[in-house]
Amino acid sequence: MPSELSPTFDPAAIERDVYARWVEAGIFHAEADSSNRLGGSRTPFTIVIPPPNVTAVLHMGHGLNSTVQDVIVRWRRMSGDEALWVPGTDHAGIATQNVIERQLADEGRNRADLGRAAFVERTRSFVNETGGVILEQLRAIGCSCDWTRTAYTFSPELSRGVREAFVRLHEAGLIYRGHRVIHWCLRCLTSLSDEEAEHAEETGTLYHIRYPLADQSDRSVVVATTRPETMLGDVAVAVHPDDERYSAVVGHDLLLPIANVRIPVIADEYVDREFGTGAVKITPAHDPNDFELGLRHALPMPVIMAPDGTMSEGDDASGRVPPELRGLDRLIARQRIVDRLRERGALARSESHQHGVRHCYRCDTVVEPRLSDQWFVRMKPLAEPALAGVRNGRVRILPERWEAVYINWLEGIRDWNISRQLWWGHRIPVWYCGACGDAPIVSRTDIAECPECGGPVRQDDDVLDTWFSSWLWPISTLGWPDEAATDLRAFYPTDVLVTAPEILFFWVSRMIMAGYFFMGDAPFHTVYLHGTVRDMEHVKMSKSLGNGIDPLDVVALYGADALRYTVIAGLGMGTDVMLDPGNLEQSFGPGRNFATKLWNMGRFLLSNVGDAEVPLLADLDQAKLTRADEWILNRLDSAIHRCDAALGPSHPAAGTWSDAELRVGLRLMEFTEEARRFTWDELAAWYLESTKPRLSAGGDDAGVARAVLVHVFDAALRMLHPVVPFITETLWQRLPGRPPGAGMFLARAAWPRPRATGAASGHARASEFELVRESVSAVRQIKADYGIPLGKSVDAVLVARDGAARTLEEERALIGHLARAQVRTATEVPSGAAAHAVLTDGSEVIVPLAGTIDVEKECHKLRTELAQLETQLAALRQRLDNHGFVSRAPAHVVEAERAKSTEWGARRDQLAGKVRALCGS
RNA sequence: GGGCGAAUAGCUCAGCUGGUUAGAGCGCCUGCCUUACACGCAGGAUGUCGGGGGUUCGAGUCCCUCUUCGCCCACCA
Repeated sequence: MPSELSPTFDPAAIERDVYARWVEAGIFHAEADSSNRLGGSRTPFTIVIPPPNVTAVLHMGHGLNSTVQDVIVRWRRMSGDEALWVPGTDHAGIATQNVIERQLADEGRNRADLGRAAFVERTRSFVNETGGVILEQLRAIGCSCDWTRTAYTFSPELSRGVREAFVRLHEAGLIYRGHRVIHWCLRCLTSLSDEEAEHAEETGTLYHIRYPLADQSDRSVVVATTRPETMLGDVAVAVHPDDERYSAVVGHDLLLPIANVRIPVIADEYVDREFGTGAVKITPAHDPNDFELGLRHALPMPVIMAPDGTMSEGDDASGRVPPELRGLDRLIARQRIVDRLRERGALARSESHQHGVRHCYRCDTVVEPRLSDQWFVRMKPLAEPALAGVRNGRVRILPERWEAVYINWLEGIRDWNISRQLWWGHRIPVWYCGACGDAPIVSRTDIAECPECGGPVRQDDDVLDTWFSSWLWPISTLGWPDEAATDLRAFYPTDVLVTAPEILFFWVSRMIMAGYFFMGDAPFHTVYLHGTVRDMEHVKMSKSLGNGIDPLDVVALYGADALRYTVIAGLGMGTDVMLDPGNLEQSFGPGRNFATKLWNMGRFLLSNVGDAEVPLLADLDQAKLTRADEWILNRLDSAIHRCDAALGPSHPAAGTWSDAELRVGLRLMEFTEEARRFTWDELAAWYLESTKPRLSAGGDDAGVARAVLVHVFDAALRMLHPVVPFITETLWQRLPGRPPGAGMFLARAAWPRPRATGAASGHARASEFELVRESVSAVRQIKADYGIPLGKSVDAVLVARDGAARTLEEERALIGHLARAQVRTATEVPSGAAAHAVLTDGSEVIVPLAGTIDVEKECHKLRTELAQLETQLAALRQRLDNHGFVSRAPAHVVEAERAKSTEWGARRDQLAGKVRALCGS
């Protein structure tokens, strides 16, 4: 066939079509009825995608994340599981709202100009028109998602789940409204959870400010602060109760400069005597610690800053903010206040100071602690089962070290602020009745009037944190809160969750909590945390830094398979993937080369086998298999074993992970390398090459070679398919016995299995092929040593260890072909100069090189080898002579060492004899 | 400040409960257009396994210590 196949593979020519045929054939669709949880015959295997933001476009991080999931899902699908990969997107509250607000800003407007309803409508239509682009892009890299189940966190179905979750938690007493200091983003004008306010070390200034005693202005207490503007909200100065420096002033009043209010000096153990001056200004409304302290001491909590970060007199702050400071941004006000303090001599000193500052994870603005009313989820009760689940092996986290991080975090978990002062998101299902009072009415359905008094009600203005919908993702996408939903029963709990460690707390741990709380079980048994895509300087790839690589560019230039191969082959467990944005060829060339290699193996096979059907391996007369056949079938079995060991087990056999299972599997890099190594280094380099003379000779043996060739190549394509699905599918469909249109797909073909054990005779014959390989390598090396072109034929003589001729015809033919040599028997050993190589079994390969032999060189080579062997042998024998070793080492180790010693001894004698004969002495 | 981890070939990493002569990919050097493939083939070089100590018959592997990196969390103003 196919001379019509070009020597290089053109991915662009086939990818789109192959993908379309997969979808058309329903390859990616999972049937709930097939799940054995619903009486079907297949084990379900489910992955839910970490939903990308609905406005996202594909970047390398998605490429990595999605490829990992696809490899796993395709592996399980081929292994016979009812494999489901649920795709979808996240409405991404703050992120999406920010996109629209930027649009409005470009138009010279803001969200207030539009009003809430119009803003939400605009966002919704923007999402409808442009959202979900990334889902299209996932198809371009071959993701085998079940598109019939595409979900969206803000869809009516999932929104129902969100509301149900809120109500149930509220009924359980786990949701409450709290008046406390939270993180406030001045730019997004919303509160943030602790996780959304990211720490960063910064150098600021620590100001030491003198607060005079109210009744004794020549005495004062000096406080230290990094945020002097907050002093307007001070209500006390706190010192440690045992701090003798201040014991005299505790209970006295100070006169707060600028604001000119009297504030007391109080004692509290919270204060660290060592830090600063040992006296802390207390601003309950603008600092979380001060807030706690304010509660303990029943202090007032004046708010001196507006939501946008300008100075203003809020609750309880009347008269505190001087008119000339009102309306100023806090940082400008800070400078003014410092200036004024300095003028009055109230600034004792200022010094540079390293401290942690929190930033909004969405816009990087420095967040302000701010006193406000928010909704919170009580996390301790939710965290307990989530903690137990990981501790008892119901859930494992890979790589293992993240488990300690997870546990550490959950043990110290704090309540979750879930209300956001945004417009884009799930509105909090709480209403207030103006007539009955403040009691919130929590409802599953929208209400128009008060159920008590029939009066008008007003819905809470806030929306829920985006993660309040994401944490339901594994259950909501499968139909929850309808607990009888078919998908939920068929596919929950899911299996593996694949994501980056950055969202372990945001998302993963909360999903585990939600799974236990709402469904009574963990949402998955394995969390696979992969690394980050970085450039060659180890800087995280990002669009804004300009060091990104567009996966679609890579697909266009190198093909989707090359992209997938590159990220998987470069991905150690938990390690980062380094790619070079400045040199795509270096990064993706190897992947493309591998695809080309496969392509050419396919070309060879197809042109030598043709379209004619070949017998199945099992139908062959096993006695007709050659040593090469046995060898490659053996190597295939070994490769399958290794691939399976790298990938599995797919789930814990007993429901929870046993110690033996806990840390194994999902070694995608090792799996890929093993499949590649087998295909390239064994199948292509040795077996395929060895079949050439047999195929051209024709006859029965050519038929055997064809059958084995097809069998092994088929198996290799199966193993490689999860990583490089497009090219393997294309080649597989062209193999003999797969008529076009028969609806056969590699994507649904069975995962290869090793032959039944017991082929012991085959094993012996296979190991004889290893000697062929050694002989070939020996001849090639001699040729390279003497500068003889590989293509130039030489004579070669094989001599067994006992001096007898090795006369096996198959062996001689193979070596002759693979090493380009005329292989002769020992009786024909020429008397002239020759190059020698001693093989591991003590047998020899001799290449007569009359006239060109360099005896010096040859002797040097042999002597070096001999010396090396003797050193090693001596060390080995010393170990064996050692008492402790023989008595304490495990028997099999001792046995192996003894066998080795015998083998090396024989080889040493062989070599030594060679040296004597050739070099004298 | 609390918790966790890493240091093995030029680069990225394997090396499981201590036991063959420490491996792979990429890169590098030499030679080859050998009728599937130069996106290829053949051959080759490269590591006192971060330093020091200890346990052991035996340590890259276990323990201690030092050095250097990294990650997560955190309310010393």
